Amino acid sequence: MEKKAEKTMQARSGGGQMVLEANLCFAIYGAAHAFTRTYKPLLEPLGLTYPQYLVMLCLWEEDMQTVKALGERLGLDSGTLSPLLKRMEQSGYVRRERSREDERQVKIALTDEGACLEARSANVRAAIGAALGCTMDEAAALRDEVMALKARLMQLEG
Amino acid sequence: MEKKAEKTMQARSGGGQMVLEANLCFAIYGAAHAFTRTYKPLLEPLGLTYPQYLVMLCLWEEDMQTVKALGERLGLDSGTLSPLLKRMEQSGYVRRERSREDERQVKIALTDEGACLEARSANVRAAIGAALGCTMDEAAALRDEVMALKARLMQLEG
DNA sequence: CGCAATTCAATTGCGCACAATCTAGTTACG
DNA sequence: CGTAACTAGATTGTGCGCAATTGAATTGCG
Repeated sequence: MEKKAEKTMQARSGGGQMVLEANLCFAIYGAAHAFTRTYKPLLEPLGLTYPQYLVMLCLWEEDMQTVKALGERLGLDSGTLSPLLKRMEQSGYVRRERSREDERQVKIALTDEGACLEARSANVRAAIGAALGCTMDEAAALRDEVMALKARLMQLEG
Repeated sequence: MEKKAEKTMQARSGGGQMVLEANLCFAIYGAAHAFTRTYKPLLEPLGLTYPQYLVMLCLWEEDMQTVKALGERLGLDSGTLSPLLKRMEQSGYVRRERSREDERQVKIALTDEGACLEARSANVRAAIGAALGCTMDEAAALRDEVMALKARLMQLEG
C-alpha cells in the first residue's frame, strides 16, 4: 500500500506536478476558461455572455443567418443555440423569424439595439488585445497552430 | 439598410469569414471542445467524463487530496467539484472522508476500483497522443505557449 | 401523386463552470 | 474565555455544451 512514495517524488521533481501539466489538452482547457473569465467583466456591461458575443460577431459580420449557419460557424448545435438565442431575444438584441421560403428554418436578425452594440463593443477587442500580452503577429501565429491542432483532432471524428 | 454589402465581401475575402476566426480566443475555445469530443469516446468505457478524468490523474499521482487541493490544481471551485466528486463516489472510484485533524476539509481517496482504472486508461493516453498528429516535442512546445498565454491572461485578473 | 427519407429547429436530460450564499469548523485577538 | 474573522466545503441558481428525441417541413423516389 506504499505504492506511490517514489512515484510522487519523481512526479514532483522539477518544482511541480507532471502528469497533469504535461498534457496539451489541460493547457488548452485552462486557457479557454481563462479567456472566458477575461471576457466576462468586459461583456457584462453589454449584457452578453461569451458565447452570446460570438453570435453577435457572426451577425455583425452578416445579418439574418439561420440557426444552422450560426451553429456550423460556431461549432454548436441547436440544443445549445435554441435556448441561447431565446435569451438573446429576451435581451432585445435579436429577433427570430421563421423563413418564408423554407418554414423549417429560423432566421436570426439583429434588432436596432443589437446592431448598435457593435460600436459599444470596441473597447472589448482593445482590452482583450492588451490582455494577450503579445503582438498581433504572435497571437496570429499561435492561433494558426491551435486551429491546425483542432483540425487534426476533428479529422478523426465524424 | 444595405449596410453590409461591401463589408461582407471584405470580410469574406481570402476564402472565409474573418472577424470570428481572427480571434485567438475562438481558436482555443474550439480546440478545447474538439479535445473533449476526442476524449469522450475513449473515457466512456471507463465511466468517466473529461473533468472526472482530470481528477483521477491528480489522484493517481497523489492519493488522499483535499477538495481544495484538487480545485487549485484543476482551477475549479467547490461549486463544480462537490457534485462532480459526489458522482465519482456514486461510480465507486473515490471515497470522501472528513479529515480528523481539521473537520472542515474532506479528503478524496481512491477506491481499489479507482486505483485499478489507471492501468485500464493506458490506451487513452496512447489514443490522444496519436490524435494530436504531431511529435511530443511539438505538442510540448505548443503546450508551453498556451500555458504562457493563460498566465498572461490570469495575471490581470485577481 | 404518395410515401419514405431527410432536414431544421426545439425540447429534454445530464454534466460541467461559476457567482453567491450558507453552514460548520478553526484561528486570532482582545 | 469569548467573540470576530477566516477557511473548507456544500448548496442554489444561471448558462453553456451535447446526446437523444420529437415534430414539422421539404425532398426524393417509385
